[in-house]
Amino acid sequence: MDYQFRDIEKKWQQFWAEKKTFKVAADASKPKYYVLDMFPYPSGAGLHVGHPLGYIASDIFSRYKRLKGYNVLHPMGYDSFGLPAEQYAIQTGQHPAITTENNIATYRRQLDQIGFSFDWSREVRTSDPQYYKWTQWIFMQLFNAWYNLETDKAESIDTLSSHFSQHGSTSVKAVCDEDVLTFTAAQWNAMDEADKERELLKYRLTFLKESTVNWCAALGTVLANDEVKDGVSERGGYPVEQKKMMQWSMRITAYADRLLQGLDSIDWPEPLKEMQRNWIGKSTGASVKFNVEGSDKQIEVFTTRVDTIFGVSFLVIAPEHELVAELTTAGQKQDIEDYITVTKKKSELDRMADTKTVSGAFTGSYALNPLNGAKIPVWIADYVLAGYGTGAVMAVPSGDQRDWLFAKHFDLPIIRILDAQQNIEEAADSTKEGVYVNSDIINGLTYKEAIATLIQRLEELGMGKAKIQYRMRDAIFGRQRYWGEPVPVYFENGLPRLISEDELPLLLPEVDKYLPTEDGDPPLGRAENWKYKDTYSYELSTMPGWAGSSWYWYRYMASQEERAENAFAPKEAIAYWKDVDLYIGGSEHATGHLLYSRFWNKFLKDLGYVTEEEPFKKLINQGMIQGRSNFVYRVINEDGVGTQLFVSHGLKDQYKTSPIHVDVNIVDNEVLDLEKFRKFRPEFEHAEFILENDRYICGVEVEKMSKSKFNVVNPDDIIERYGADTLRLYEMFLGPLEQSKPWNTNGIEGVFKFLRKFWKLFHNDQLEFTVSEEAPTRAELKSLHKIIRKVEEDIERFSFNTSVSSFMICVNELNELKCNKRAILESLLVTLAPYAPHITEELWALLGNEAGTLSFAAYPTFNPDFLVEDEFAYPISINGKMKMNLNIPLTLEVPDVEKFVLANDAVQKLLDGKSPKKMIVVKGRIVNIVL
RNA sequence: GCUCGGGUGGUGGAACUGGUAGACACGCAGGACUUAAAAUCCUGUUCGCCUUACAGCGAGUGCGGGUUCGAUUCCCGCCCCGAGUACCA
Repeated sequence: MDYQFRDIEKKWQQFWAEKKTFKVAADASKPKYYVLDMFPYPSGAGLHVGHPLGYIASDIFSRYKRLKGYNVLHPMGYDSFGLPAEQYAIQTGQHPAITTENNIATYRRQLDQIGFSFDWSREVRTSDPQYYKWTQWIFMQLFNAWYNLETDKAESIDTLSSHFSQHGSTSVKAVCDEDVLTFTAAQWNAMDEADKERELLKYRLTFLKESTVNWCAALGTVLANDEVKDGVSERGGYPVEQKKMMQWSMRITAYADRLLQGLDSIDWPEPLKEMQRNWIGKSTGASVKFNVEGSDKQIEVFTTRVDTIFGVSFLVIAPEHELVAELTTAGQKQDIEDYITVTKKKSELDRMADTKTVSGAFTGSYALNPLNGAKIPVWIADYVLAGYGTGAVMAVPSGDQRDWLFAKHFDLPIIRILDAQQNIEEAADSTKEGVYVNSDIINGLTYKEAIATLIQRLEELGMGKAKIQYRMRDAIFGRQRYWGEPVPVYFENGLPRLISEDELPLLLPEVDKYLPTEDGDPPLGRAENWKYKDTYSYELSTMPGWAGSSWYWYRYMASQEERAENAFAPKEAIAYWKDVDLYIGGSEHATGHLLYSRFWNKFLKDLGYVTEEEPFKKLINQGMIQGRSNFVYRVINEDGVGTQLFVSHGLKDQYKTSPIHVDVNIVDNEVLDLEKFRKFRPEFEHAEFILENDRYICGVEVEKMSKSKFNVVNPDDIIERYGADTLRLYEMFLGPLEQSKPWNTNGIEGVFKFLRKFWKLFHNDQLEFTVSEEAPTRAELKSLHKIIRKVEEDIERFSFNTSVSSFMICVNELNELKCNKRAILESLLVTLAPYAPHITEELWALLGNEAGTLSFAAYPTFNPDFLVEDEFAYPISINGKMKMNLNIPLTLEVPDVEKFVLANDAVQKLLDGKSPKKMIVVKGRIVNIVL
């Protein structure tokens, strides 16, 4: 029979599903391996050809690991809470649960067609109450915890309140709000419950905090910063105002240092780790207080260069700084107000366009250097950000370029502080070399000595201390949306209380419309009679998109049967599967999902629920698949109106044309199908063409894949035409997994042909299945063992494209050798099985093996003996230029190779009578003759 | 601006620790089979020069230098493309 991919693929997909081939269970007799894909949000558009790229790679890896004897956990699920379903609900009134359900069905159908070896019995959906029950449960654990800096981990809030009742607030080292109270044990015990609760909230790992949000009344929602452009919403262009509201927050900053340290222990792409490092933004320095002349106020600054403190010639505070009004003298009032007005306008425009301009205003006040009492003017300027550090900096023009520019512009002094500083009249010099000058107590000291001396002095004076500053902020956790997890909290006298654990899950209530209420409450405010114990108001915001995805890999560890148990995953399962060995997904989640997941994981570990400090040991980013748009060129007539004439790409410059997107599915290798084009849109029905070489060649451009650009390629179409095995191989063949690349089907024929050739190795010319039991020849064994080794090496370094090429080479070689020997083909088949599971299952069965056992067959053992050569065609180069090849026995050692080469006539001819100055011989590699 | 990727034929890409640049595939050209087409198979295909041909010569991995017997690979400087980030004190 010929290669009937449609029948074969359907048959085996059904087989795997019915026999539950890929259902796994913890098995202590086998080493575990956990391969995870970032689960998709099931959008209405379905899968396009870019989605499965990572899934195919992880599936190949999973199947390979099974062949290598591992017990492989390879699950899939859906991140099914999210905005598009809600947006659709607002427009159509359809419940997002229904939309989501339908979309999931489409995704599942599409995924099944590709032949993945997922254990679907472990599927998760974040919007499933049985799943979000545990998302809510984790929220409750966070609420019931504080971060003890003494033990450097999260602990139950009970240990904190018992500490308070025994020792008061002194000696507590915690990550907490800034406005915590100081009290004795007696004072604590005398407080009423509400006050205690209020105080504890300042320590909890999830807590209420007043935050400023981008409120869009027209859309009835809060927008993320990147959804706001030029002060209006990106979608729709509605006005956006800053609104203060109480929001749930997560104290991720408590974990800042562990999140940073942990990066060194995991095998992730360096750019990704770098992004997380920058996001966390740790800087080590000192905070220093400056007294204000004629005032009891102090200005606190953060600096990473406290050693430059004697070079400070002015302070700069952010225009939004709380002391601005107080520090402004009557004479400067106008200047300051004008400046603030300008700044405000500027931030509404594009502030980033303006990083070079120096601007600022003098407040009229002076601060005093805490170490030498020097009088330094206080300025405001928008280059100081209110949100970072203390919103105030000490300016050292000789060492910092921004300060230097500012000093030059406003004619402020530039003080030299290190003898190694050069040309400070032309630019700042931030060196730490040399010894200090003009620097009072640190004169003559080096950088290291100076820092220690100054910190000690500042601490003695009570005017400063060493400090570590992070850029990362606590994460806002509330969303004013409907389609998300309800927060398991109700309010009693304005104080948040958790519902009890046995009341979980707190179900998402029904609402009449998915819009905010008239008073601006989130959609949950519309739910009727939705009260805790019929009395107390529930929290009306829902959790953000990242909540459900911050722990889902643990839920997969629980089998279907175990999910009824009262835990997010059974202890034994967590002890067995531990962590994710390989995680594949896009780099766009670098500072969102991947950071929050690490945070929750560390928290769960602190409480003893999980065993590993880091959840994802190894991570690979798959590149994005971009769209590849095709264009036709419509000729424009003298009046500038489009005609019915279209000119081929190569001739378009001879005409006045306008490019029009054309559906990539009616273009093959840039050649337009003219008939299909006439049917593409009614207006093209009578289209005429100017051809080149009898064909219409389309133009090409790489753009995002989107419907409007007619460049979306659906995997279903590819599977229909070539089959899933071809799709799998082709997506890998396209190039390195981690590289972004445009999708084009130009090479897919080659992959399909390869599979047919592979099929034909097992068949005679009449396409009858025939394999020989003869012993293989040396050449055949060599070909086989080359591929055995190559595929092993390639898979381990995620170089899937090169193994596909190598398979092609191997099949070409065996074809040449007319090899149909079982001993060779059966082993080759196993190596190919992870890439093309359907065709190999079929042939495996035809070879007489028990159906379905291929998935757990043994990967063939590489034997290097078969690759040993006794001769090598040495490239002979002269002065590094390759001239010829010469077969030389590999038994010859270097001096003999030299003799052998020089004895050769052709070599002598190349030497042209000259005698070599030198000869380089690398055994088994190269001969280079230097003349 | 900073940080990180990346620039190799007409195209996607290969070349593992410096050692035959362009594997494999697409496309293209020519040929075989066929009444014809599709499918399949074979040959050629980096560029330039030279030659009837066999062959030969030269250049060549973004650009300019360097190290080396030898550089796509290492070093220095520059250009271009992509991603992230945005005055972080």
